[in-house]
Order: sequence, then structure tokens, then C-alpha cells
Amino acid sequence: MASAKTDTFTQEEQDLAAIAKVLSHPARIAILKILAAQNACICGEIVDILPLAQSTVSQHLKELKNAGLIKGTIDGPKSCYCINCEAFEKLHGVFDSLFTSLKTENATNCC
Amino acid sequence: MASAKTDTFTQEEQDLAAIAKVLSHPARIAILKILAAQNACICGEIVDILPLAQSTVSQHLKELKNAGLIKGTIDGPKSCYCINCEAFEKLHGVFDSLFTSLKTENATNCC
DNA sequence: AATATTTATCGCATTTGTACGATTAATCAG
DNA sequence: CTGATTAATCGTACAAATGCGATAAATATT
Repeated sequence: MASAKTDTFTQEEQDLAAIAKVLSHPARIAILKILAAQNACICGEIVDILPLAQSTVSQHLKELKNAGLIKGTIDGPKSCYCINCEAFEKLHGVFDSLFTSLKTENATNCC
Repeated sequence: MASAKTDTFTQEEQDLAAIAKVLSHPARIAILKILAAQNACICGEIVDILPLAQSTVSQHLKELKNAGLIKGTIDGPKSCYCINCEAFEKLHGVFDSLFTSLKTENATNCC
């Protein structure tokens, strides 16, 4: 075998893909926008807005929280979620450098 | 029914999610990086680098092309792909404004 | 023309994601 | 304490994504 095949993908590639996966569903984008638009945190209000069952919304919230994109606190019988600003500041930088490196125009670009 | 449930998600939410989905696999991130790193376009060379079968790589390339992220031309029996710079310039802006709007710090952020 | 090379596509198996109803657990109101 | 509200979890059904070998189509080489 003289090939240069990698055994796996790099950690950076896996991390980027994992974050993109979290953002790859309209419901999760919508939830993030709702949270960002509200000054205060919301909870079951999201269920009232989105065309999804309560259990499904709860599942999406869990994924967003697991990815660190939102924070959640328990407020009595209710759950309160909000945007994790620090996470998005970091993310912003990560995606910025990804796109910057990808869009570098080469004179030898063949297509 | 007094609820404000939306019937569907907005076009913007769907578009963003669709782009994120294309970026949500390590192999596709890796392919984009390979294409960006090479001055000239490549083709089956990608198969030699990645730990995936030829048919699988071809499938990922197809998705990237369908999404408009890469361009492809036929060069004899070989296929030649390269980054679509204009697409990434546009994407860069889209994600930039998404992250900017999401990370806006609110004083009333509760978590 | 015959053979080799390259890549796209097909068919299939397996895994992962999505959605929902039902249930559970926790808190609140009376 | 009882019943109502809220949200997480469980189980299940279905859809979509992933990966691969086999095959087909196109071009190059001899």
C-alpha cells in the first residue's frame, strides 16, 4: 500500500462537522433565533411557537444544550433556556477562519 | 386554537439548515480543505487521501456540488473539482450575520 | 479493436436522525 | 393532601444519511 490514506479525520474536522450538524435542522435554527430575540429566557413558549410536539422540542433543546450553544436552568416546574453568548463568540471565530481559508482565491483555480 | 404555532419554518431557516447539513460531515469538510489547499483541482486524488471508498467520495463530491460549494469539470476520463469561491464569500456573510445576531449579549440574559 | 483507467451511478445493508404519544418526575395552587 | 402544570425521558415508527461493492459509461493507451 503506497497510498497516503488517513486513518480517520482530524479532530478539527470532526468538531466542525459536529457543530454544523447541530445547526443542520430548521427547528434548531428557529429555537436559537427565538432565544436571541427574547430578552428573557423562554421554555414551553417555544413549543407554542414551533409546529412540533413538546417532546420533539425538548429533544432539540437537549441537543443544543449538549453542544453548549444554549444554557438551561430549572425555574420551578419550568425550564429556562438562553443563548450561550461566549459559545457563539468562539463559534463565530471558528467559522470565520474556516470560510476565510476556503474562499482564498487561487489564480490557478481551474473551474 | 389560540396558539401562535407556525405552519412551517422560514425559508431562511431552511436554507441555513441545508447548508449546515452539507458541512455536517467530516469527509466533506476534509474535501473542502483539500481542494482549498491545492492550487490545481484534484479528482481521484481525494480518494487516495481519504479513508473512504471511491463511490463514497464520489457521493460526497456530488453533495458538495449540488449545494454549489464546489465546481466540477470533466477533464478526459478524470473529473476535476475546485472550490466555488463566490459561493463561500456569500456563505461567509450569511453565517457572519447569523452569529452576530445570535451572540448579541443581553443584560437580561438569565442563565 | 482491445484493454486499462477513471468516475458516476445503482442496489443494498446499516446506522442515525426525527417525530410523536405516553409516561414519569417535579413543582405549584387550591 | 389533591389535582394541575410543566418538562424530560422512554419506546416506537419512520425517514434520511452513510458506506460499500458491483456495474456502467467515458476516455485514454497500446
